[in-house]
Amino acid sequence: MNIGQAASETGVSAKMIRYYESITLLKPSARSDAGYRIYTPKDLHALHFIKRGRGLGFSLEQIRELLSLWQNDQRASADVKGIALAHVAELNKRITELTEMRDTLAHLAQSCHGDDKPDCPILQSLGLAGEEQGDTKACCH
Amino acid sequence: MNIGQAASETGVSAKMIRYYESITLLKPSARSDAGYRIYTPKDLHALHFIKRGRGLGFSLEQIRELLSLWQNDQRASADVKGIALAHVAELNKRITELTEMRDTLAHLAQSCHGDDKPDCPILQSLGLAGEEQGDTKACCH
DNA sequence: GCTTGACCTTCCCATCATGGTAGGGACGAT
DNA sequence: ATCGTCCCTACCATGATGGGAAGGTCAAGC
Repeated sequence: MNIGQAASETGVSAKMIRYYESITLLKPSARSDAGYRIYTPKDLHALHFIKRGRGLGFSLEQIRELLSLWQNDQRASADVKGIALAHVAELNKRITELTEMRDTLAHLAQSCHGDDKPDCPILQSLGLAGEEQGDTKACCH
Repeated sequence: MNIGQAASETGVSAKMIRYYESITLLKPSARSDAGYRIYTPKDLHALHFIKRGRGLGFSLEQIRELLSLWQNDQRASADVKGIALAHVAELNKRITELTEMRDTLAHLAQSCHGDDKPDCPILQSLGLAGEEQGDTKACCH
């Protein structure tokens, strides 16, 4: 199977398949006489794995580790779980940060008239000269 | 005031101050005879503005718009509110995505023994050959 | 056989915000 | 005069992805 078909079957773009190969996340595929990459069902399996890993927000480096555990019969599931839980913690951190941003901003937007007059608590808050607000994580009430 | 002091007073690195100038997010500052950038309190004010905007997760392009509204006495607060609400929606989208990832992954991790044996539902789920799981957004139960 | 279109190849560039580094000049204190 | 600290510009790197150019390949139809 050529790269285009592998791409459409796995949802990983041909561009990315080549890229994954270039960073040795994937072993170089077989090649036809003309130099075309040829993919086997086993190759597709690895692509699916990467695709799902990305869907869970793992970085390619984390996926590299996970792939190597996946292909290792002697792995300890504790290693996999460790990576997964570390990533859960990272996701929680990002969720917390984004939620704080959203809450602060939603609060500001709520108190903004949104009319054709210039008065705007959002700009006012962004433009505060002093330190009283600390960073934007601290909401005002 | 030199760039280093402006940086430490605003929490924006000197590197970033120069970068913001280079992309015309900031007007070029005054210069000393030797070519050193010189910052006034008004310049610091704009840097604080940018810093707070970044803290709320706005992109530099959004900050560019917000800055121009900030500096425009004839602005309509509706324009500001529009940008803010669009960004709240974007934040919500990202929060939702990350939360789905986290929930799926936490669920998988919970069902993994995390011992020295190779059996691991996390890898199993990542390695599924077929389509039954759809994308990773759909949790298994 | 020849053309055409769809596919493949490699190589380079762009994104976004930020950090790093290198090579050189400026300034202030000793 | 020298030393340490600051500043300047200019380039490179990140991470994951998309875009495009320039050229080779393949299969179908004429």
